[in-house]
Amino acid sequence: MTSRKSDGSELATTGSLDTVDGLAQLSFLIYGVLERRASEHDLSIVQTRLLGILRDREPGMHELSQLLDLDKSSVTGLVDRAARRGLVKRVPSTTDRRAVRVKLTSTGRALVRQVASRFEADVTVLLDCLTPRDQQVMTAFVSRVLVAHALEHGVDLFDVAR
Amino acid sequence: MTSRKSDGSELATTGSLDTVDGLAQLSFLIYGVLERRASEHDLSIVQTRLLGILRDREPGMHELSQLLDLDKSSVTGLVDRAARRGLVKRVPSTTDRRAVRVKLTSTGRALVRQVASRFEADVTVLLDCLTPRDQQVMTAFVSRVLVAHALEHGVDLFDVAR
DNA sequence: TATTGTTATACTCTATAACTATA
DNA sequence: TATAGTTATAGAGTATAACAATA
Repeated sequence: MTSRKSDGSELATTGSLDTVDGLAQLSFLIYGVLERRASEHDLSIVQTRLLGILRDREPGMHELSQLLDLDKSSVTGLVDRAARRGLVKRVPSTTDRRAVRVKLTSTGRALVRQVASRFEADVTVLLDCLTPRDQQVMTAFVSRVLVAHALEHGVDLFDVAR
Repeated sequence: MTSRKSDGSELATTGSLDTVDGLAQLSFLIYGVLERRASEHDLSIVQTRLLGILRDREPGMHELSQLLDLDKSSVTGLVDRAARRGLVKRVPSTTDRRAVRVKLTSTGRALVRQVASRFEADVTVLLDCLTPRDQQVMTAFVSRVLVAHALEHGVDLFDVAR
């Protein structure tokens, strides 16, 4: 489960490391980058994912629980806290009197835009050490992996946003 | 912050996607893979990281808090819960009567070995769609990114294990 | 005084079970 | 009966502040 070296010396001297370890480290690096940008706005990863989802939909609570892979009762609390901060709001469904739809407020939309753009900038900087050509090649590999996984597992791409 | 598509159709049809989005999705995929394997043994990511760190050290509580990037009071609870499950134990420091060292028990060591090996197998499968040669190339890119980041930010590689 | 670690407290996040209201 | 959602409850994980013991 990734290298057991802590000072990075192995990395720096060899310039290469085990494939699985490297990918794991990269994943945690990128995950941490998002976590830090989000926390600058007092957002957790899950709150950020919630806002990300709401950028282009107005799902019900049950749909949200599926998108976030959480129990519906967890989503109740999640949306409660986001609503208390004025980031989202519940609106009654027009077709089902049991149901609500969750919408981003303008505040919430502005916030998720900021976090997203900063995160993207961070990752871009991270990739600056690769030439545009190499970035392209790497992206192709990454895409292939994601596509293969998506095809085998249906839809579950673990997207930040959904 | 990664694609806003949820059905994977864009992925599947184009076979390629934005570099930042792709990397973000891959990161969350791998993060999720570890999360699932860990949860099979009722371990959270942070508990797994704790065990991972302890595979090759016996740090004090303060050192642990730095390695995990948590407050020392958070580490107290973390180690409490792991110790309650018999995965780790506190031993008094021989040189400083204020301090303790945290050690893996044999149970904890067996557990972290299992999680690590399953996680590695998962990632290996994930990469099966790439030829060995392409895996090598991708690993080189990943290494370059990690090295560049490590050089600019000291030691913080966000390793699962530390 | 500074450092190591714990305790008290409060909040977020999560799940299970029981509940209400509507379909 | 089944579904959409909330409430009650319990526990993990986190931080801040105050504390004890040792350096």
